[in-house]
Amino acid sequence: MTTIVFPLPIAEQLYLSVSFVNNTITGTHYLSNGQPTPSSGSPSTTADSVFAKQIKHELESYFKTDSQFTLTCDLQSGTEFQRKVWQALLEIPSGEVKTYGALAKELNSSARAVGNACRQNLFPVIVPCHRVVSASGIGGYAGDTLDKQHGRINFLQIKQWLLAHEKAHIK
DNA sequence: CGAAGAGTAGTCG
DNA sequence: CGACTACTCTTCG
Repeated sequence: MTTIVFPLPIAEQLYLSVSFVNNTITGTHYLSNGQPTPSSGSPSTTADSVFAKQIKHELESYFKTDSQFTLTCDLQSGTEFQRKVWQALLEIPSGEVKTYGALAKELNSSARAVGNACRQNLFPVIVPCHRVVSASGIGGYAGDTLDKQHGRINFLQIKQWLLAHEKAHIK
């Protein structure tokens, strides 16, 4: 497995690490000041393979012009339900948002369960869990809610930034 | 508008 | 089972 680290234009000292094996992304994590987020583990290395360059290029394009990703993610981990939710997330186009409730209806589930699955998303940014919002506001991100923030990274600010970047409008 | 309560489904121990 | 959630709807001030 190889990992690259991409600086994010969202905030100072904020990075996205992208891990991959062969031509498949196996996970992405936010890093603050080079330190792994609570849930991640392995130290990062750099690579210059063709796929690594493609990843960097797609990230650059996304953060510059809001382009779509063609990268493929390894969605095999996780439960059946989680994979269904993540697959549904991939079908939300940039600039649009769905509520947890609306997504739940499509999957014959409940809003709370959808929120759970989004929280378990292993591919923030690439799998656009930020395009799912609450019926009454922005909802949570990476475990953070309006009420409580967990780590040093302000995840809600990231969600807000991504949605603004995609020109999505929420309540 | 806000707060409180009930209802909900998926996951973990 | 019971106790968690990135939820939502109704009801009551």
